[in-house]
Amino acid sequence: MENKLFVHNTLSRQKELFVPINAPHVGMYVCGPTVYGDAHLGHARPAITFDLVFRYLRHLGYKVRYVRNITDVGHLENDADEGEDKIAKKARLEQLEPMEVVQHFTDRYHAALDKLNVLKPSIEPRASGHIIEQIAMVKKILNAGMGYESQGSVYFDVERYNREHKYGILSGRVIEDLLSNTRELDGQDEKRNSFDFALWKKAQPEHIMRWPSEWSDGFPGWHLECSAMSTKYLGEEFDIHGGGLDLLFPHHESEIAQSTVANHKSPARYWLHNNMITINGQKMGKSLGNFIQLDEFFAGSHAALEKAYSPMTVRFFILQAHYRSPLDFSNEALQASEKGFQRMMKSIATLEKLVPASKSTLDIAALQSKCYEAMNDDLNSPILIAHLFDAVRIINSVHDKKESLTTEDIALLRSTLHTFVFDILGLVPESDPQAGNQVIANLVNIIIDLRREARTNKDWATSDRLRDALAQAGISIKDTKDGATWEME
RNA sequence: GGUUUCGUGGCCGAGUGGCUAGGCAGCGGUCUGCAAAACCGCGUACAGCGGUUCGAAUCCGCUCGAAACCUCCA
Repeated sequence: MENKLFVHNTLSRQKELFVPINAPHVGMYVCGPTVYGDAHLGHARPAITFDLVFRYLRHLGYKVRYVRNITDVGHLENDADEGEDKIAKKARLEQLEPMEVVQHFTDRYHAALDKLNVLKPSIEPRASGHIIEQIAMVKKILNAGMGYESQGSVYFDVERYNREHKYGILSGRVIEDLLSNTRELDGQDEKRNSFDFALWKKAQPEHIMRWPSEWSDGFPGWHLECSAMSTKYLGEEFDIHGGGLDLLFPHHESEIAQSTVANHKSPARYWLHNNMITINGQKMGKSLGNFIQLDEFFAGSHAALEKAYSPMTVRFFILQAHYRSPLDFSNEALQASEKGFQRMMKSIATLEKLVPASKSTLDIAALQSKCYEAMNDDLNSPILIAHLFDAVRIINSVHDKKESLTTEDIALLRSTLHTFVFDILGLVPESDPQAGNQVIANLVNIIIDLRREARTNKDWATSDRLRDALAQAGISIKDTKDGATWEME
């Protein structure tokens, strides 16, 4: 099948045909989390967005090397007293080794993403494991005359860079505008210009995490790790760089500048950015108190949550919006997604029970190509899901004998659904683990059998009593022409 | 203030010059002893005001409102 995948490239702000540099290989780098706290809803969006990209590229037959980093050093805490390393701060607070904190939250992050059925990247490098590469990159930039040392720290000379290249090609920032924005920041006086960014930062005495370098004992600058690690594992020029929209500036802009100086190339061909999640129209943030961790979603243990929402509900909810649109969280929206997801899963189960006919009354092949069209149009998962709900109606109608499909069309419908729902969207059925318990199944079947006898005798009182009692026990009964079916709530 | 976006029916959310997604909720119907499920039908929504056009939710301008970034943050 010939596929023409178009993706929205932030560099051009347009949808562009995706052409890999070295097909069938594709290199993709995505900015991962800073592991100093538990994963929250905001972490889920890029993880799921680029999981979708990863899955679809693989489905199209590309061999993808997906690199997603773990940031475990170097980010400065603005609200901290003197801008100490974020992880060092947390570590001192809890009397733990910094790497112990990193390990803990990395494990928690992985556990949450596993629940969301996010595939593991091909490589998950840590910033702290690539200090040598980062120091080498600082040297390259210094040798090119685009950096300067100041009191043990090294800064990137944005103004000089802007003269030879252009700073702001990704974000649309103009250096003159940036000049007018001055603010108080740690180390400001060390810099030639406020918009210069650190390549190497001298550690203050309270910093626990530090590495030796020719400039000072310190740690690499904010943006360097991604440039160093993407170069190391994907080369000087690779296909896709992804991340949250909040990272567009200054992080990704600075990555481009660093790589352009060090490697004489703009690092990535296609820049993809997922939009943010808001809560009741408001930004999610610690200071606003609407910061919901993923585990709190799964357990329903947050004041803003009316109930628990399963990982697949959260995943489906996120996929029901296009990745470039802001997504507003609310209980009502989550519950709508939950029901829709369950209806979809139920009909996929029904698909296995369809009886073929000699003639098809519906065009399944057309449905399949619509699904591809949706994905090829900048990974439009909400449109894809709309088509999949058409498939849901088809399945249920055929099951109700209102439409008919041939054996071949049923097989095509089945493979289409399995491909798009399970493989590409990465959804998995979430049946209650106890539903598979044979003892429960046997007991329920005994009760249903008793109820069937009562119904044969038109003893509706007993019939309803059994149904109500089972409902109380968490088992719902549905009468069909072919007898009763049951499921665990 | 600057940069970048957005404002769609009760809620969420696609679309982006004519053919008016989808989910959830609601209403009516079919089926059923009843219920549930499923299916069928129903909402004529595009912030406001102008303009361009045969025709605009979709393009342009203005107004109002919102968000992200500019500062650690997905």
